[in-house]
Amino acid sequence: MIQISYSDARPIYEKVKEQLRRLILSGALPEGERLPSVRELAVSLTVNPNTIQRAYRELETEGYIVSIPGKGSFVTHGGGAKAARIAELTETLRKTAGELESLGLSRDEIAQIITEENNHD
Amino acid sequence: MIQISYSDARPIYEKVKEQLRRLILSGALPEGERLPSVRELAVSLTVNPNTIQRAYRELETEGYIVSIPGKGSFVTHGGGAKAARIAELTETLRKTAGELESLGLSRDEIAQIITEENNHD
DNA sequence: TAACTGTATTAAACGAAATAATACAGTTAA
DNA sequence: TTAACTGTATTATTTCGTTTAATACAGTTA
Repeated sequence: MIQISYSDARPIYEKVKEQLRRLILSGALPEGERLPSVRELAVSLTVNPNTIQRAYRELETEGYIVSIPGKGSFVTHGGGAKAARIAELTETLRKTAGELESLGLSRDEIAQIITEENNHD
Repeated sequence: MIQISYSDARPIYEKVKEQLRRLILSGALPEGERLPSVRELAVSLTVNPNTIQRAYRELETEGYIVSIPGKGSFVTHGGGAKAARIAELTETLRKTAGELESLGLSRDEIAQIITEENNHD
């Protein structure tokens, strides 16, 4: 379900967060779906439970999941989280485009990078 | 000339690098310009000389400056560095746009974010 | 009741970043 | 030539965030 890349220097809890966020936003983990328990996922990733606990806690703060003591952690409907993520990405897009513009590219040239075919991973 | 933000958790040497890169690519520091010496900048930022040394070493590796023992560090013509930076930013742009697309925005909508007026910082 | 949930806390280990203190060789100007 | 500057290198120490570790507690479920 999740795997952590070692060629990536970021903290483990960040990688777990990102992968879960991706699964939730893509719909692979639908609303109401139960996530593996903190201990389960920790064993499966050979990682300390506290590390998973931190990832879950932050995902809950950001509105992606809700954790219920005794029951488990569940995917929320994610409406707010999705909107927030789009806002984040839009901001990143603007900043990146702004720097490209300051390096001499026109806005149309930059927009074209996106419109082109065979893009996006 | 340079100041380091404390509301930014990244390493000091990274912030110094980024600001110098920006000054060089924008032309504020023209080709041939001499940078402050390692010790000077360290004093001016109240930071350890080794930290500045690291920033300068990496900037040299990336082609932005050249350091000459006994003389100082100087801005290069930066052609290669500029092209490399554009490639970096283009990649970031594509990835960001790709994720926005997977969240339901069309490529045209994304391109429009860039074309819009009143953007870019 | 037993085994599972999330949560909380404290201590220790680890590693990257940063500091500190030197040292050395080349350059430059008095 | 000497003094003061330059970049560079090295080693030790400190600091701090991440991670591990070991527990503990309360709620849920079969």
